[in-house]
Amino acid sequence: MPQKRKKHQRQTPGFRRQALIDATLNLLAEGGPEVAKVRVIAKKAGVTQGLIRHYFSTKDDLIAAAYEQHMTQMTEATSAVLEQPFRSHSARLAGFVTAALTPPVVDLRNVGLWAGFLHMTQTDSRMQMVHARTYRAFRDRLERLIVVALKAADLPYDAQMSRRFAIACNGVIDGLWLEGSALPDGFERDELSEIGLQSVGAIIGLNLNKTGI
Amino acid sequence: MPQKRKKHQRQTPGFRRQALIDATLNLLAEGGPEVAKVRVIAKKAGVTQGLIRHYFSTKDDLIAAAYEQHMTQMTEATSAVLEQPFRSHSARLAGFVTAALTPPVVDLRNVGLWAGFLHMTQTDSRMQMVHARTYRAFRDRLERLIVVALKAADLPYDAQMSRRFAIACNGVIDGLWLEGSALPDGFERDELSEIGLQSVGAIIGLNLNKTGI
DNA sequence: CGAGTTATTATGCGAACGTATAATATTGTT
DNA sequence: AACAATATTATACGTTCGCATAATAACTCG
Repeated sequence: MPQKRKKHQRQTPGFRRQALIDATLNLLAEGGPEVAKVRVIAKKAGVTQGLIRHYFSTKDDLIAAAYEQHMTQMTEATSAVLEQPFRSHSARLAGFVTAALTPPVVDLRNVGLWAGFLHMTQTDSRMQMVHARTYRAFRDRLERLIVVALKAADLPYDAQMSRRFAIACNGVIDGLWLEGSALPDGFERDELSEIGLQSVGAIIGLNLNKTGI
Repeated sequence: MPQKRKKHQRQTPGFRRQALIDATLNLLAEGGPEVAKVRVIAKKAGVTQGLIRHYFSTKDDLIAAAYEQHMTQMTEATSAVLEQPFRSHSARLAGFVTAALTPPVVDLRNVGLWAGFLHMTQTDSRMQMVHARTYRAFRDRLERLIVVALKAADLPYDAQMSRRFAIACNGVIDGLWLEGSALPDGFERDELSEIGLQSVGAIIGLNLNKTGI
């Protein structure tokens, strides 16, 4: 008895790889590692499970590729705002903080991914490196922005101060990001970024709220 | 051929239940849901897997019981400090913040558990209720402490202000808790709680740092 | 239009999963 | 010391897991 085979179109390797990565990220975000099984991923990507092995030598490979892409995208989403010109260094810092506390960075999906990846980053050495690199990049960028803003405002600072400021502000941003993403209806429009600006400003001793662009 | 059976001691139901819950929490904290399989849990608890079904009608039941206990314990660990007398209402608030940013609340294990439970709290309705209840209890308690401290300092406040203060302070605390737990070597002793006190104080307009007890 | 390349599907395999059930060891009671 | 109660182990069942392999469809290029 001849077997019926599903009709399909050939796609470029890049297309299929991306579809598989997207499916993986969506499943991880919504249901965590328990839900991201190879058969489910393949189905969500619109292919059969065998194709995963054709593009990734193992499931862990697919997961790692998905993590790498996600972190890169998150970093870019926050940093893109710095490309534009600002009226002042304070406004530049404010723009960065606002970007980190506004969609698409603030998103329930991202919290789900963060939680889903956490244990892997503590176990898998590959992911550990990606994690450390991304975290430090964000905090260092924040510290540089703070230092420049303090300097422009003729406020005194030293290495220890700026480090602690960066840690504290990073904590505020992370915490608000967490709350804003997990409780999307718990805040009014722009309330989250306003609280963030006020808090970061209070910590480093600068008024960031109405600095405009 | 007669089967050899392992020798064992009978234990009280409470003892076994607790051992199974502890094993579940430890595994979830270290490896996430992927690692917390029934056979692994049973082995870590020092029993065979069949016993799980004797004390919990299903694996999800065991997970839910473990979550309930963990959240209760976290809440108690933070609130216990409020039992003692304080010199002022500001000191009372400061004590609460400090407790939330000090071990045993600040602990890598707790972050692991938080991440491991996240997707379940978004899916399972039982866990959703426990989660919402615990989160609101913490934030409401924080808001009451803030209001009392502001009142005692003759500072003006209204409902919207105190709500936003509580959200912002909760965000700071969550974020610092996250960083301090995930990067235990990233901070000097008491650095985390000092940053927390300074930030919370800056947000609500009160100096909390050297209020003593 | 025919041959070669490879993207894709279909199918199978051993291990591990959660759960169910029967057998047995341990303890308290009389 | 025998018995009842139940805590605990041992084993089995059906399903799903990640991974492997072979068959086949779809496209490229002469």
